[in-house]
Amino acid sequence: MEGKAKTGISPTRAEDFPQWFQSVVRDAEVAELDHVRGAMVIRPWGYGIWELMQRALDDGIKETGAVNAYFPLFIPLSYFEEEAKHVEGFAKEMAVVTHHRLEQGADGSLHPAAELPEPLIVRPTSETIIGRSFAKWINSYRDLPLMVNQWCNIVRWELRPRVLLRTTEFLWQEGHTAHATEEEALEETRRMLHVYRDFAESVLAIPVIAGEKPESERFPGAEITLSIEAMMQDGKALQSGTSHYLGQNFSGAMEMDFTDEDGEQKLCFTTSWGLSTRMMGAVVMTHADDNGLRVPPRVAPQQVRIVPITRDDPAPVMAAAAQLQAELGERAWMGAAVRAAVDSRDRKPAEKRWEWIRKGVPLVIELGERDIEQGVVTMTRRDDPELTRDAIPRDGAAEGVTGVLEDMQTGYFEEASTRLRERTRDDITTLDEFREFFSVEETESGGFVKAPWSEEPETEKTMAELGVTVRCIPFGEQLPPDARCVITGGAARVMAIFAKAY
RNA sequence: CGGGGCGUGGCGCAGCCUGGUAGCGCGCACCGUUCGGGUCGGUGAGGUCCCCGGUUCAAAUCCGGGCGCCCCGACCA
Repeated sequence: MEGKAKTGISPTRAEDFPQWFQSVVRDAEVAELDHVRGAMVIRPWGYGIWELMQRALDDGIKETGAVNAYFPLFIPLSYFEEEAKHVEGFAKEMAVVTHHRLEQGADGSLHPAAELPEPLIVRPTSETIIGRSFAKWINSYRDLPLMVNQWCNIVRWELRPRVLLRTTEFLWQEGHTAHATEEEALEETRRMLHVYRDFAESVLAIPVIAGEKPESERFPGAEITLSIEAMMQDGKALQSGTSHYLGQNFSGAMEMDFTDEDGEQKLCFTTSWGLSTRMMGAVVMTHADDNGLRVPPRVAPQQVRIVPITRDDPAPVMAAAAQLQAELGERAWMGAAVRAAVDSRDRKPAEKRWEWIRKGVPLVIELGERDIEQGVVTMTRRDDPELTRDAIPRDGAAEGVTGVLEDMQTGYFEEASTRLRERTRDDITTLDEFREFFSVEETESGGFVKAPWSEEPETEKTMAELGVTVRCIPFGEQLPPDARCVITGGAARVMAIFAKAY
């Protein structure tokens, strides 16, 4: 009645960021942890976002020449044992299948009955099993490069699950490539990171910092790990996609060799790269606000939701709504028809309107008798913090929508870019300043520190105390010749991005 | 694997200390009222009070055992 502004999400970001995140994910009906510890149900709205992400990223992957395939969920334990560092990195979070049959006990309860001759692990990543296939398929330099991607689920038995960010089972794509030369494999590693960066920035409107991981953060078994790092609204980093140069570590273990032009037997150089449903967590923590999710238009399952306001005779309003939907469906944006639908459910209009705002639909259009009489539609843009209702002329409304979607997509990116820029400090030069910056309360605005780093092992201790890690050594940074390490004060070797991370 | 906490209608919780046989909010259904900023009122449906055993005339409540879950730490796309 009094039209008081209230937030859709409680607590707010400022009050309790982690709780806010969980509330958004739940209230926007994106996903929920349920049934099995750490396991995630991705609800239709969330899965719709994921499908659009998949479609866009899949196109980007295929443009590089990779093709899709599928490999088994179960990996023989013996395959996994081959690469020592890989084992070391993943052993603790492995799910293992040891039996294959259930028998009913006297009390009616079921028990595993037949033990497998060799345990199977549930894939935590597929280098080993795909490598074995590659070894069979590759004989000659003419078979290279071999570039395969698979979309699948992954299991890592996480001890501290967090919806979307760290779940026991998650969905991803993993690409695996084999090359004749080191140079080619390195180039592929970099190329894929750029595919991820373009995807994050242009499709998800999430600006990222691309760079190389320090040794301590490398993928188990990799020579080089590259990543894109995004900054969440609380200033923490979220690793959002990784591309690994594996050298000959896996080709050696899996016997991926080939006969080269010169007749010599040589080992392949391989890469792998992946991006997961964790990226949906990045979308939430980058774009959502205190009224709920805000989905970038390119991945919004519904870009326009039409809420009819009906009274005595709903027919004319419903007809007008259907007409508007049809007009919107004829417009194209980013190579696809505008996704618009009338919400004709038996609910109160206000309830529907707030539901779509909470879910982050870019545009909610209300349409009632009054609008029809006045020749307008009432539009709410999700990127407007006030959620103002604007009456816009009915004529040209559909044409105008594509421009608004474009505007919102770039607006979300700009907003996040500004945050990344303003909260990446490059003026911190001493350990005292460094400590102070990272000692602020969790709810205070943290951020990244870009500073020279010596790469000395002793710096790890200081970082651990502060809960900070080197997120990456960003590409294209010049290190001044006399640069001093921000932690040791000694000679610096690289420019690094320091941050707290998810 | 260490340290805390909790298991009561779909969800969130109170009741337990001081035993007497179950209640609140949300949600859900129906009626009316509202309906264009997220109404209001009424009615109603829905529960093995985690499981097993014990004490007692009587146990959600006390005692013993078991199971499950959550939070904090080490690991992590």
